[in-house]
Amino acid sequence: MRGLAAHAAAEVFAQNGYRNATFREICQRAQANIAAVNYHFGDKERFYSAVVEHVIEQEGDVLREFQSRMETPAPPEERLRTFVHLALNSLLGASPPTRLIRLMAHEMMEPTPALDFMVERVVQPTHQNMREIVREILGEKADERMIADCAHSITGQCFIFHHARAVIARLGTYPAHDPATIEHLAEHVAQFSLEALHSIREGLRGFAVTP
Amino acid sequence: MRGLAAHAAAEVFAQNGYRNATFREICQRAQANIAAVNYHFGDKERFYSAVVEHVIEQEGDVLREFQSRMETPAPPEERLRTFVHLALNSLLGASPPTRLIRLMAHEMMEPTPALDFMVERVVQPTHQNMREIVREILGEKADERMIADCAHSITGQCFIFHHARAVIARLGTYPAHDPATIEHLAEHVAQFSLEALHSIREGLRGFAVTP
Amino acid sequence: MRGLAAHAAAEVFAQNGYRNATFREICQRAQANIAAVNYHFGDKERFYSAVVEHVIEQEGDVLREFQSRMETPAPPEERLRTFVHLALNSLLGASPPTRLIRLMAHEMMEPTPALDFMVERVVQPTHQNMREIVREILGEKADERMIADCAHSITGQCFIFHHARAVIARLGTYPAHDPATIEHLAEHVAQFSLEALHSIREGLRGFAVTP
Amino acid sequence: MRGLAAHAAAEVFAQNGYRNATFREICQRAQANIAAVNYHFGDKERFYSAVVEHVIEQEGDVLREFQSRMETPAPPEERLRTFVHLALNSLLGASPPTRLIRLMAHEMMEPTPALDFMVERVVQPTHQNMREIVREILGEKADERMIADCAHSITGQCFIFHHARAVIARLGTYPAHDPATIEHLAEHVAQFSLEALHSIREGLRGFAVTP
DNA sequence: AATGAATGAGCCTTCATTCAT
DNA sequence: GATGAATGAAGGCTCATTCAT
Repeated sequence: MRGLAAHAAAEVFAQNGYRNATFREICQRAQANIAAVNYHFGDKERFYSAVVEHVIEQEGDVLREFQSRMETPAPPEERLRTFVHLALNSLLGASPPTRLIRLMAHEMMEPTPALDFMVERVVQPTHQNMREIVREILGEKADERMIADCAHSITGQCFIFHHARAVIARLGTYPAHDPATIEHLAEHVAQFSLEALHSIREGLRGFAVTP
Repeated sequence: MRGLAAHAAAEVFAQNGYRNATFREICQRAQANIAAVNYHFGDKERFYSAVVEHVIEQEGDVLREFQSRMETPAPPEERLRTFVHLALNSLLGASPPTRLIRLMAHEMMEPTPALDFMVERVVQPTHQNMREIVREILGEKADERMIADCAHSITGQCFIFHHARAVIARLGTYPAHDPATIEHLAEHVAQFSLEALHSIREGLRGFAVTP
Repeated sequence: MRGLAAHAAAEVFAQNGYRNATFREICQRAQANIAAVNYHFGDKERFYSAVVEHVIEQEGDVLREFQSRMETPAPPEERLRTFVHLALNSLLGASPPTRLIRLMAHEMMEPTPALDFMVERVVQPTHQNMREIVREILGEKADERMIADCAHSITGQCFIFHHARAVIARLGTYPAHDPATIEHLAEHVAQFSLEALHSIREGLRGFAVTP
Repeated sequence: MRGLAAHAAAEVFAQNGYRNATFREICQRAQANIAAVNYHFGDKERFYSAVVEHVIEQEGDVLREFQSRMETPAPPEERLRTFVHLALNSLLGASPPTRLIRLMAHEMMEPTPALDFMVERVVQPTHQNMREIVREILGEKADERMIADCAHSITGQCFIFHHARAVIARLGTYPAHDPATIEHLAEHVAQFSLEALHSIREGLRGFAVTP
């Protein structure tokens, strides 16, 4: 059962979240026995946790590639641009988005114990990347809290275009999430954030310089 | 039945969203007969729509106050600060957040026909406020798309602190959503956004001035 | 309420029979209050009886015309032809058939106390007509039981083409119940029955004549 | 569950038809859990279809015996007598009638997809038997439409004594459906039909012979 | 006199879980 | 070790009837 069922379960949990995913649908897709889930995993919650870990491992390649792109030596501004482009393409470019993204979206609405694991393995490393970028741009005058604030502002801008897509679509601002629009959005978020960061850095300098 | 049930239903729908809210729980809270819901509203979907409208009307005071604060004559920078402070206090200040906010959060994950109504009545006016602020700050050189982009960036920053609160809490950046932290976050978002807008405005001017 | 509701109720009972007709549908059509039915008639059964009587009175004109056609002086063979033509046109010619016919069809499957009334007022007179026709054709040698048997055979042939229409249609014998087909069927039933009756009469004579 | 439930379901569906049969009653009789029905059969419609097929198979013996009686070499007049006797005994002899008969009666009032199957498996073969009998009696001058008409007239007479039994009982013609009465009715239907067929055959001959 | 509101009982269906084999 | 069968609880919904006004 393991291989096929994990694949099917990942898709069903990604689509419906923990609460609304059903054994029936998972086992139908996996052509597996319904009782097998309880037999192998004990109950729904432990099964879900196992699936989440499976997804993280499976989509690890994407994350590792993201990490390596972040670690290549380049000016922080360029790395920020890369980050935003990769993030928005990953969030808006594919339909449906990766299972990991959809699982996390459900966890944000209705957290389960699996969220701890997802934050530790997926969000933390990404967040640290962004903090490092922000740290380099703002310079040594910036304290860690300010760095975190800015990091949240930047990744938040990316994520909100995914999460609020139903509302934004109804506002009619963007025609659709075609590649050109995604590129435009990424360019905007990168520019908006860099202008802010640079301006803040100047403020910090000025504040320090002023006697 | 009407009064009590509407109250109970609003709470249950806000907690669980349309799909996972049950007549059982609503009627238990309202001490009403389950069949009464179908009697009064026809079916679950119409009942939900009625509850959403009820919530919007009921929480209309907050929205109207928000509008009036936005329409008082003041420099756009000050109105942006007010906007961000009000938004973050509304999103993070109460636990649980207002029913309208929670209903909208569920609609973003799993839209229903009611979302159109919510966008039209709640999101659109607010979004127009933010566009007007951005428009005044950026000046006449900015086109409407850039204005919309920036408006989304700003309101997005506010909303993401609410929506991703479970994740951000696990990142350990902020101790809790006590009033001081909310104030700090609002100050950050306002500053970050204003720095970006001012810097962009300068860029627009420079671009125009430079021969 | 009386007028409109009786009309609506007749239609709904004719469509669905006593058991499956609902107050909801009746009152919806009649734009009447659901509680009015119980208020005016006590319960569903008494309401149904009242509606059946109403339908019989209302469709009395058709029955009376039928009766008068039967009582006009004419050879019994011609009256039998008329009977069969009228019956089959009434049973198959209109879509849907008259309410009285549909009510009776339901009563045959699931009799209620109202059936007594329907038999007494509708079936008995018609049956007596057919008996009189048969009696005249067979002559005085025929006893009453034989007359009744033959009468049932003839009216039975008419009725079965209505009642078993779903099955007969699936047998593919007749294309549809267009006027030509109905005419053909009536001609067949009349001829089949008259051949039988005449042949039986000859048998009776021969039987009597033979010493 | 299968065996007991099929038995119970057949009885309940036979009594009430598809629409009015309830899982509650079936499972009460079968001492089974209500959810078991959906587990084994998916939904009510598929369950019903399965029960119909089950009944047809179970009562297949009767049908096969009927077929073999029809296929034994004998003059068509004798086979018609046998047909009518078997049919009326099957339709009127048992109380309640066989489940297949009652299921078909309900299908005639409110057809479901199962009717196709019932016609194909039960009605068609029987109808072909009667057509063959009629064909042999009428001789080669008779066209297929006339044969079908007569076959319907004969089987229709049999069936109507079952279907209209509630009405006929109220007409008071026959005391009850005791064996003697059934025998009398069968004799009448057979004689009535044979007289008609023979007379029609003579007419066909005369028509041809007459210059 | 008449009706909007409410109700208990019942409908088919789906759920995660358990159990006997 | 693995699974078809079964189950209690709950899901939204409809029914004829009752009740307070």
